[in-house]
Amino acid sequence: MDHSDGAGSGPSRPVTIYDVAREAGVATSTASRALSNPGRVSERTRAHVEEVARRLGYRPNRIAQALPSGRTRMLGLVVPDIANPHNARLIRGAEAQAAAAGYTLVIADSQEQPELEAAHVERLAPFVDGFVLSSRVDDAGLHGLRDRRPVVLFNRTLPELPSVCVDFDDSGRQVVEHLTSLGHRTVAYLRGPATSWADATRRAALAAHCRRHGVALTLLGPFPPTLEAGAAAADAALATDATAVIAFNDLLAIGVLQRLEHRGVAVPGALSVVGGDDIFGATFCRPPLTTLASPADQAGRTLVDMLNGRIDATEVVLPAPLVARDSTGPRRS
Amino acid sequence: MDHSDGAGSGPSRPVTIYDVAREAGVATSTASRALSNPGRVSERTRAHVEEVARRLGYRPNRIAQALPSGRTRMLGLVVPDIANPHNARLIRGAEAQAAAAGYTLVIADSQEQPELEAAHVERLAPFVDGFVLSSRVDDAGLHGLRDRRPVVLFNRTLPELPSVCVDFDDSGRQVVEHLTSLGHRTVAYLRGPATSWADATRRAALAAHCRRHGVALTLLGPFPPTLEAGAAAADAALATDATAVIAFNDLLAIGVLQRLEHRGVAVPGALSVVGGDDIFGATFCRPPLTTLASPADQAGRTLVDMLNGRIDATEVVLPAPLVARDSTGPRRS
DNA sequence: CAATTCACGGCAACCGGTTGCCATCATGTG
DNA sequence: CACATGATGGCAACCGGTTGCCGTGAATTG
Repeated sequence: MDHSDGAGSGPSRPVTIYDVAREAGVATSTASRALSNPGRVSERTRAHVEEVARRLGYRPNRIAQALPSGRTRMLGLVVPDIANPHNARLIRGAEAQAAAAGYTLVIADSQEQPELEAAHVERLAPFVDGFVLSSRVDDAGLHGLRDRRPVVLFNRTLPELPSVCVDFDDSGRQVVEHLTSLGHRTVAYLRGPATSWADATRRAALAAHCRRHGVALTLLGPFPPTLEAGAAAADAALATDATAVIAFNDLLAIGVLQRLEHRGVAVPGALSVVGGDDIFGATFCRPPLTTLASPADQAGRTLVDMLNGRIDATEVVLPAPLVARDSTGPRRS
Repeated sequence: MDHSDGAGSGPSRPVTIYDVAREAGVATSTASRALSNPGRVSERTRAHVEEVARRLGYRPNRIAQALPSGRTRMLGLVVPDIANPHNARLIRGAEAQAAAAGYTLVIADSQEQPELEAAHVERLAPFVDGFVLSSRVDDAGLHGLRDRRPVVLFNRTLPELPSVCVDFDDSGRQVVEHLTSLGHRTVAYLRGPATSWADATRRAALAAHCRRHGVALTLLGPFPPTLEAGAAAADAALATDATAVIAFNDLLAIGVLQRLEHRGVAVPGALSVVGGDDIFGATFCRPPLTTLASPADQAGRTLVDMLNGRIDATEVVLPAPLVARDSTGPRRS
């Protein structure tokens, strides 16, 4: 009577629904229904079974529950880089919404490697009811997955798969207009991973808006979207005649800032720098980074809602406003 | 014959081991053994069953496999703040080692809330074979969990539970000696969460070493270990006569730096600042942060090894070397 | 060549739930 | 009072694997 689990004998095999049924004097089917399908039994029986279950410390075996239905009430979220604070916001948003819907979110990190992402998905698939992917896998791979489990995509579109994307076109417009208003006419784009749909899309949007505004755009990279890669990216940018650079994301942009400082290049005096995502760090790097904010938390919530069918839109586009800080300024004379 | 899964009729029910057995002309038990207990059947049979399984595109239902054994080959990792880059390193290390041992790591974020942590553990427990916890739950809660699933702890010790901890005592010594060598005699410690064992331990170590060196130590807080809390923490520190402050972690320390700059307090000229963890950001904040590095990736690897019984030590202590950068300097005159 | 041993394959039970279908009993209705 | 109806509970099959135990036939040994 003094500890809550089993009689004090041995390692106390967990309480099953059979134990509950026997103790309550009903059939297992009745016990099952009393606990998980309450409308199906009388109130008296339900209360009784419930009381016995509580007294015995019964916990349904979730694996056994999942076997017939195939549903586990778990959702998988795979991000390309868990160390990127941007993804932390995505995770937070997704987790909150999943929890609200009674789902558990399991998170995996693919470290920018499509193979690792595929391996994670493969492993998780049997245990989750669906996936939110910030994916680096190619289209064919995603299609193959789709008929195993429902999938929704972050910052990627693919026919027949629901997605939530940042508004790359409008953010491209904003940044190009921002830079032209500061007098810039030659701009370099520091590419992200070659497998990133977001990179390809942002690149295309920039190209279009640069053309429209008579700005010369140089493409550099691809670079890994990391702080460390910023050094090479900065050097590559300095080798061009660009007076402003736009980086794939803030990680890369901050790495660029560090390298520029190290090489004695004034920002924004000699070179303006724009990042993307507005992560932790963008406010306290030197100088504070002008960047295209990404509403990752909202994206996370929306993605989970889509996966659960609470939103029937298939392509949601979220605004990515330019946040102008001190890393952009008038073109050098 | 043209697509790999089922005959083209309908949504193609997944291939079960029964299908494989029938197609191979053997009993299900034989098929099962051929695939998962190869020593038990003849090489000829094994090869044949395997070939049929491959041809049919058979994938074992992992939930069904887990039901009898209760083992899923998944491990749970719960961290207090997934947005803290320090935890990203823990995750990376743990994931690498888990993958190497054939386990899948599922990650959850408790957002510094013991209740949320408990909820995550509760939900994940049925699906994982063990937990790595960077826990904020109290001792009783952890003990209750232990007899459900194996548990190992990061930066926390508890009798009968294996753990990996940073060497708080030695790191306390290093930082106190560093500060005394710079002439500091009055130091403030900016506490982390009240529920953090690491905070309590670091605090005690600092107190001991300060006493030994004749340094006056003021305790301030507790504060949430976030950038945002740095403002209040900085203000609290400035209200004392401390010439140096040690923050619970880098997030808090960087927040302090931001506030000090905003208030026009020179670092380290007027106040020295020390952080903890050596996260992303510690190198590029202003000034670069002196901090106590934490080998979180190694901790992650070791924790998973312990959980898998590949290490039989029960208390591993990892060094946390002081990394002196520019946020500490001689005491103001 | 007969006896012993062992490799191999199969039957059936089991893991812990859920659920379709049927039996029963109480209630309402003609 | 007889009959239709609906609420309730129970039997048994099923989800998809694994495994203990047994039977069979071939290989080994005396």
